[in-house]
Amino acid sequence: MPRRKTQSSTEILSTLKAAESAMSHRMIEEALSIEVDRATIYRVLNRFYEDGLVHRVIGENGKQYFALCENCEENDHSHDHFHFRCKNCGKVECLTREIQIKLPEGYMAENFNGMVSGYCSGCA
Amino acid sequence: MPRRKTQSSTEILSTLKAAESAMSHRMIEEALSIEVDRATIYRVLNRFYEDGLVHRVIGENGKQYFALCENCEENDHSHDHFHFRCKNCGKVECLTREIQIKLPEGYMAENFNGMVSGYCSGCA
DNA sequence: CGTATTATTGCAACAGAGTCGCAATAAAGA
DNA sequence: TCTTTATTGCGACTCTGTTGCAATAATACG
Repeated sequence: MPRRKTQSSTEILSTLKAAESAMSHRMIEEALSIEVDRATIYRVLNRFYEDGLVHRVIGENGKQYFALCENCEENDHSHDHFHFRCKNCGKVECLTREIQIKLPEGYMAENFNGMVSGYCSGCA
Repeated sequence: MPRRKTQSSTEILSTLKAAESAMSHRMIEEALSIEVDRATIYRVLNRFYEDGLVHRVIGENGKQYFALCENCEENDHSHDHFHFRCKNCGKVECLTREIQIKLPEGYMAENFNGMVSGYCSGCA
């Protein structure tokens, strides 16, 4: 099942590229210059995620946020850093420092999710 | 508005005490020895959370998990550690090491949420 | 102990996130 | 240009979490 380059996926991708921060489905939907069905956005983003094109983070509000992979090695996707979500302006940004988690013997990590929320310098 | 000691809240609390891991609403509901309304469970847990009695963590599945506060200083609740959720058996446990997050100048943290998921030693 | 006050419950209805099946549409390759 | 099939749109659905309101049951107080 090769991937096709559609209008929706192209638009969504460039929206993410233009964004300076991670975006929720809703934010993306509103930022799009064309109308795209809700379900399609979900599907496109999931596809991007499967293909390792974007990161997916879960906020303490339980919502998903997506951001383009930057400086991600093709084979090493364990790019484990925290994200910061401002409770006021809603912006979600990357905290650059990488985090090293050590698990108990025999444990296998598959997914890392770190999010701190609060108020950014502009909203504090 | 003082808190009352009701049958529901008592049961929920002792269920959490008996648990060796963080529990979702659903898990708690099923573990309860008496029937308690869904909404009530949510309200009780939110109350516990407000009172600083329990921690609330969000999984990469977007769901809330609750765990009793242990070794939490009365005034210092910034007990920032990761949790590990096994995708197979569903258990959610604390990773003891504390995490230090340093934010950019002027940023204010209010909420920390760290979760790693994968497979525990029994399920790997 | 009985009574009044009001925190808490149960129920039902709701909101929002995310998913899925299916028929219609539109990329891509021949 | 035609064919194949990945992708879309629509609708319906699941699940988590919340809320309004009347009924219930803790607590305090006489």
